[in-house]
Amino acid sequence: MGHPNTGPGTDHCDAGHEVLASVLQIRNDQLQVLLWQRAQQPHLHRWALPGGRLAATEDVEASIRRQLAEKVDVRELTHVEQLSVFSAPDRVPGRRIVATAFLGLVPSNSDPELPPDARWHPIRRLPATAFDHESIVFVARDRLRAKLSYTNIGFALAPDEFTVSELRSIYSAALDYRVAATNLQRVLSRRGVLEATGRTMSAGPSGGRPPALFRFTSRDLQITDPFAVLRPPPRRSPGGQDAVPPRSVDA
Amino acid sequence: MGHPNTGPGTDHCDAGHEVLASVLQIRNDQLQVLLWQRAQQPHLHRWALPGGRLAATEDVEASIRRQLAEKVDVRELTHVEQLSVFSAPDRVPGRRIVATAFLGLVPSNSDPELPPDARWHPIRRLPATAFDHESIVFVARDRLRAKLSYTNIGFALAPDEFTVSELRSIYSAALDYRVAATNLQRVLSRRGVLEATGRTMSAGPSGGRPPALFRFTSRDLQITDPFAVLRPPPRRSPGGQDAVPPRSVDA
DNA sequence: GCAAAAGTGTTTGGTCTACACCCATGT
DNA sequence: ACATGGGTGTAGACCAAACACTTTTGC
Repeated sequence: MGHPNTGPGTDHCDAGHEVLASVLQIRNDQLQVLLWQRAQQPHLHRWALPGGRLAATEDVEASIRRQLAEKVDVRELTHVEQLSVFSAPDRVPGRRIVATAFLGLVPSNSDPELPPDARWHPIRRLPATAFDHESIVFVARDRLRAKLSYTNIGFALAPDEFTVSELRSIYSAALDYRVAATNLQRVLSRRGVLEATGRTMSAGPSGGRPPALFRFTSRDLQITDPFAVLRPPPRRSPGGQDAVPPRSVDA
Repeated sequence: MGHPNTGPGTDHCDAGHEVLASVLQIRNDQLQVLLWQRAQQPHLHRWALPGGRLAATEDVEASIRRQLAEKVDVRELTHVEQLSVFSAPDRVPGRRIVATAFLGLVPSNSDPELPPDARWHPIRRLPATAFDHESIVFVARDRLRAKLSYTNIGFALAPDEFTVSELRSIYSAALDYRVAATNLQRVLSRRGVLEATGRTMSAGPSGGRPPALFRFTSRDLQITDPFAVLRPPPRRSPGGQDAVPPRSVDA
């Protein structure tokens, strides 16, 4: 009857389970993804996402964090979230493997040590990729772009402190269109996402006013633009503060 | 090295894989979810989500659609989307099973035939649920609520044709707060989500102006409020139309 | 006519964009 | 001084929420 855990039933297959991550970073003003070059068949020499098999005692998020920490030096991973399951029966040759895909983010100022067979690749010009990994990369890119608009997810792409100009180029690279620094600062400040450190950089060699340094007020993912429309009526809670109902974060 | 499909490796476990669906419907002006009462241990008599094991030749979405169509008569399923993976090692007793959870929607005017051990339950008052299924229901509810605000997902909860008043009560029940009919109609019309059929209902027994019948212009999920902020500059394509870049739908 | 329910007009408030303008620094 | 890049002021557009008001029916 399809109830879970009712013992061995009819014709299900015990697929293996793997976790894969699209680890994204802004490098050289481009949105790039971390890929491995495969040294074995199948898909010899094609580029694949980091990841691997799910172990017995971990859930999928612990698994992808372990595998990224173990095998690549990406302890600078500032954000990890689940994307979706890829489960086409023939998505990899041989025995069936279901994959849970993740989005991982690394701040633009970090340059983790990589094994020789790993490299960053601009998403605009991907090399030949293995299996269904290309579509996973695109899902990750689209998720990031969407969340840049209504969450504070930028904290995961930016250094701890930065100028508005630097932040602008990060957003522009990720979104693939020009973002105006003026409005970026204003929108993020109004939402309480950004705050000035008070400190300031020195001006560049060609002069100019020295830019102020900013930081994100929070380094946890938060929905900053919760309801586009159909807002709930403002509830005056006894304390006086208005409560805003939460909007699903992993979505 | 964690590359997929490199043959049996170290210490991974071959977890089984199941699919589960939170099938939601507005009934009796409440958001309700379809649950089964278990007839076996473990969690005897507790209520569980419909679903079952993934078969060899199907992907997860085909699997959940098959299992819902086979075992419950919910061919009126108007929308199905993946939520997320639930993979805590001990989420079910016994052998480990990873679950892919789905959101399913049924229009409020349909009343599918159910097996005797299945029932609709208001999400506000869930009975004792099995395993981690309660949290799956809450994830589904939150996803639905979020998408009501920036997509046309209402089409999946509403009948083919409906009055604004009926639609208002559907939205109010799903969101759990009063939505004003006036603004609902205006917002959805402005976005091109709603269109008048031209036809009209007869007035109720206590009089009143007979309401016009509306329908959704599309019965496919579409993002209707794509960018809250940081909109891309309008690109004047040669054809003259403005192109709006897509925002990830499954998110 | 009157009550009831549907639908429209209009005001108000908020938020984003664009652009002009001012500010602070190196040369 | 003046060029250069950073930051602010301000006006315009758009959109949604609220509410008054009109429309159309049953009784």
